[in-house]
Amino acid sequence: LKKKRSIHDLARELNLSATTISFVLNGKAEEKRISGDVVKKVNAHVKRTGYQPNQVAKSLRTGKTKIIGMLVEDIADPFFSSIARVVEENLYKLGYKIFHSSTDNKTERAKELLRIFRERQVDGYIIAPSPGIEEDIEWLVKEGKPVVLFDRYFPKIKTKNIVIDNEGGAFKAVMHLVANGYSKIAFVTLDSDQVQMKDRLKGYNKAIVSKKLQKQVLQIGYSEYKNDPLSVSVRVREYLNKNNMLDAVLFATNYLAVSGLQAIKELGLSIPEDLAVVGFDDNTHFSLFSPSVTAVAQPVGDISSLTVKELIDALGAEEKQEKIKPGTIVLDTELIVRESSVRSEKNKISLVNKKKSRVN
Amino acid sequence: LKKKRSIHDLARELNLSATTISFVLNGKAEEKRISGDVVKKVNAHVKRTGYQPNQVAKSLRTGKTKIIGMLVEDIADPFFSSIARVVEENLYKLGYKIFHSSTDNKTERAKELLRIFRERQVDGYIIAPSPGIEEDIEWLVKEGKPVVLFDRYFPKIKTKNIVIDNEGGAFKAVMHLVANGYSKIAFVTLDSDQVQMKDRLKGYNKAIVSKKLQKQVLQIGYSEYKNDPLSVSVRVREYLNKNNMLDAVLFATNYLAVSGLQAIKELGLSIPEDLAVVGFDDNTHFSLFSPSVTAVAQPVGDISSLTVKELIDALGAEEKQEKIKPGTIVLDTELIVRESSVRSEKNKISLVNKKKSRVN
DNA sequence: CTGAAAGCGCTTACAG
DNA sequence: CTGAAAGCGCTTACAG
Repeated sequence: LKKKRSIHDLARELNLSATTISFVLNGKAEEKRISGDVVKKVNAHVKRTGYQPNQVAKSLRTGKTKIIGMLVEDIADPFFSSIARVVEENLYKLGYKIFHSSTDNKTERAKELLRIFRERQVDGYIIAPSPGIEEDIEWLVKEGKPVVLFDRYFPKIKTKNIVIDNEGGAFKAVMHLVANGYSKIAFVTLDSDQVQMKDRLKGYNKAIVSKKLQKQVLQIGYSEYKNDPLSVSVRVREYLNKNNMLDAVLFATNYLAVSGLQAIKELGLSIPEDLAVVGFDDNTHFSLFSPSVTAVAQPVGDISSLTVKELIDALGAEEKQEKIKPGTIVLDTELIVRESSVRSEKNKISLVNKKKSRVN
Repeated sequence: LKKKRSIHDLARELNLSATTISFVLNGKAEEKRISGDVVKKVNAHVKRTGYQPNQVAKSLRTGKTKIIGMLVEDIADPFFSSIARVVEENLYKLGYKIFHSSTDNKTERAKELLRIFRERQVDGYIIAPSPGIEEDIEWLVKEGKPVVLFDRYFPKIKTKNIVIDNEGGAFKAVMHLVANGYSKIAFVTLDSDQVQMKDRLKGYNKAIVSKKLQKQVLQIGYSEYKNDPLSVSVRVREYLNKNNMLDAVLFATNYLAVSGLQAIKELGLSIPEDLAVVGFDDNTHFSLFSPSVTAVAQPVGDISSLTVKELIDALGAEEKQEKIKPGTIVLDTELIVRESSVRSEKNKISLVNKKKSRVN
């Protein structure tokens, strides 16, 4: 275990001072009028000997770690992992590294992680906030730390937020179902106070009311949902059985849609003849399911790149001692119409046959 | 932007020395015989005032960062993201944070990331190695750094490795197809020198030879695969068209299977009647496809937990100045048989009906 | 054009 | 039982 070389070792080897070497390494040679010869000598020697500066020491001195703390609900969820991937790529190009951690939407876990990020002196935060961490985030903002929230946000605190038009997305989905002849439309969602979930419900309600239809909402507890995906599918199955007049279902999340499809498969219902299905949040595989599944797609690429852009802006503002301008960017969703929500004439006929047998 | 409080601020506030506070904070009160009163006073004050030690300073002093560098091929790939999730959870409990970065399997990218991890003084490494970084990893090992490789490894260097029995998995899959009456079995794989891919091919070959069948292998370039998933599906379509005697396909990766299913769907072939399909690497959604897809499942949970365990062992050994024992753990795969690879009489009939109206 | 020295916030060997 | 001081490896204000 040989010790790593420090800038002083280099200095000794080159008969220069650590100061000079530091200037060269940090691109301040011009500004500090270091001679061209010295610059060349230093660079060549660094390259040849493979000197690697200790970033921890640098961070302690400068107060900047070039680390961003990223909090998501679940890094194994394709929505979050694909955002994390793009965010990571983009920030990497700017010399940043990322800590990302999964909160499981748990308040205590999220608080703990924010504390750890803070102790580790991260330069900024990208957060899909769990419920109950409003105060903690407010602290960060008050300290002047760059914070960007995405997917959900707290309307009362002055962060930068990147979200989608959840209400409009759900509204669009219901209107699409109505336009395709469905009228008994259920909404399967989570029992959650989070703004993105409340907005999806709002959009569903608005569309149902505007079309003078009947509201049919199944709310599933979040913990149930996370701890036991199987039970979700059981819940949906029971619900569909009990409410067998339904002809369409809008699922409020990706996972719910997947569990719901499982339930529908088990019930032996045909999609879209017996039941139309639309998912909120697209999925790489929805186009491969048979039938392929209609979905309200989130603009994952835009969410990622805007999140990074806003964070970088905020880091720049902090650098220049300017105030970070809070604000919420709302992105549009796109309804991707596939087979699961469009009845063809041929299909309509088969529906009649099916409805009866389904009573047993 | 008020300055954060340091241990010396605490010392002043409590009329104690930084030394004493440090001992208390690091649980050395007993060992250093700090009086109970002082311990209580310090803890209470820390709690009340919310002091958070600067971990960067601590790292500089101790040489330990409590950060693990994790290199995967693509964090957005469900295989890697689910492993990352579990690894992160487990290490988190032990006070570690993780940098994870995606290499896209690119040599230069991986080398660069290892350099950055090194500069940041990470305590250990978890790596699904890209081709061409054998030397760089050997360096880390020689320096005595804990390194665990997973998914693939370099047989020549003395790391700890957690891999699966790729050869056995592919072998099992082919034998299963043969047992179900298929005999013209193709293997669609990547044109890759990586050990896990070579072993899958080996397993396929071994089974084909043992059954005296004909080898049929389509190799797709890795860059093509990554840069243009659509082109993969086109390639598979052309291949299946040209080799229309085939009655089964084994796909060597998750992504290949998904693209392949796309191709088969476009060709209008019925699975498993016209063509049986087996994927290597299971996928959350394979069970939901119609027909559901048979897969060689990797024990993701075991891979994750053993990777962590081996890393922790290595960190412990390093701590105690012991030698880190290299070695390769090979885990079994599990063949999950679903509809896509089993012809049944019933399936044959329902196929005909399904085309028309799916009446029971 | 270059260098000596202070200091970022910790931990720890040493002294008492 | 407690504290003063050195040092981890950098950067930078200051001096020349």
